[in-house]
Amino acid sequence: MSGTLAIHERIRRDLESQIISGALSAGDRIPIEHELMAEYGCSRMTVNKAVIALVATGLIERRKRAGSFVARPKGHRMQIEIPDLEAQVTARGELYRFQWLSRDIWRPDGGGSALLTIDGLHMSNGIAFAFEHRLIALDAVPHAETLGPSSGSPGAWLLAHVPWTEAETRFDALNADRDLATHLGLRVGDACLQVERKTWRGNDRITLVRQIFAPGAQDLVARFGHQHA
Amino acid sequence: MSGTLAIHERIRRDLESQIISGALSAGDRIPIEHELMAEYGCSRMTVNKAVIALVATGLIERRKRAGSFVARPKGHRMQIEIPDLEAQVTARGELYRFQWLSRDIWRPDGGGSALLTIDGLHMSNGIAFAFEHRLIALDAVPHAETLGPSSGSPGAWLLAHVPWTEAETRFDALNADRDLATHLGLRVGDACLQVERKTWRGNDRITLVRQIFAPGAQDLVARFGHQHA
DNA sequence: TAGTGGTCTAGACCACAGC
DNA sequence: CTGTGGTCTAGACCACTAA
Repeated sequence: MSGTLAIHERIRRDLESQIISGALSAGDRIPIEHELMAEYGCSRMTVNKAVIALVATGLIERRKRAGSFVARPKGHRMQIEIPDLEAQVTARGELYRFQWLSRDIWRPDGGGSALLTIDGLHMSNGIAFAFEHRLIALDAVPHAETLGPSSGSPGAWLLAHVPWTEAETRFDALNADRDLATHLGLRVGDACLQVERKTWRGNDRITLVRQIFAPGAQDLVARFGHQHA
Repeated sequence: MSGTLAIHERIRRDLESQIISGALSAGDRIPIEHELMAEYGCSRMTVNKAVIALVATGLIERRKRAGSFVARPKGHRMQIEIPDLEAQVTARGELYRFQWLSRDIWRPDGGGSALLTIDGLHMSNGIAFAFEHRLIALDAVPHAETLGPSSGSPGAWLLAHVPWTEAETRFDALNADRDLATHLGLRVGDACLQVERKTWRGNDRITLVRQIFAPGAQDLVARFGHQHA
């Protein structure tokens, strides 16, 4: 089979091509599974695997008793890979350092969960390219209390030590205030890109982090390809 | 089976729980398919379906002859849904309008592909909330030449009429210049969020669009959940 | 080389939503 | 109701690679 395509993969691509080329357009019905079985001379599970994959990418919707239909695109759904900054810098062959600016533990009076708050700078070859403000829930991650200026980047530590189940990332823009401008070598008022991410483990909040980048400094790219190659 | 969970779904969740809880941590080996068959008393395809799903979400990596292992997370991979602005406004029950500012056709001297360039404003209930600058490749989408102030939002038109195969979205921040500030009701220098998207169909470029939002005006959120419920 | 995943078959029963 | 998808079985052969 080397070089050959799995049957389910061939079916998937054929359908995908027909959708992309416009031979099948939004709302059209695609052949039912038994028809595809006959067309490709394979079993139903094989056909099913192909169609399910297209459902997962959002290209097809299935309704019982009615059939499978080409989905009507509502927007652009794409995957974004948000790399750990330390790993990213190191991968470029540059020297990464996380410079700690402040570290505090905040215990609410009500006896709620203690929070570790961290401010710091991500540096590449000695130049700060991002400011980071982070909160870590110590009841969910008690071991984080040992984190300090000798630990390196708290993001990398968390990624390696604490599994998360859900994350939410939000993008926004803000004007640099004096502190931020000083840290990043900008002028006051310069537009910066802020990436805020919250992370949960089940229902427990793990961490909230705001990373602020100078404009153009960070390549935040989301891609969607219908897996061509 | 109503209310009951499919077996493959149960296996998937069980494994996921073990990974999340830390019972299985990064690099650990998970049971081979035959062991899971025995554990759950089901066939191999059923087990396989569960494991494949976890591979798709990036939680598990499989290596032939070696086994399946809990993946070592390298960053945050998440899905972002970038909605069509017209659909989004309409869904909120507000009145959408695209105000055309300019429309030009640019033909390069060398005889390359002609470009339709559009500037406009996305308005909700009469208030502009985003500026849009767009290029459309007319050789790939000749029918777009008919687009004009009576056509509504070019984005919605393209989404409905032109299938795309690949897209790339980039986030950045910029300071509002005088024009932008006037259009969006901001002060000059205010930080704005820019979303730039390029779209292809095969190797042909379809469109490039820059949408610029006032800070906080747009909820650009990417989520990753291990599909809990 | 032996063990693991990758793929496939030729059936089957069931739930459920449209007709 | 009937047709469609959702799920499952109990096998099988093959490719690849780690031991």
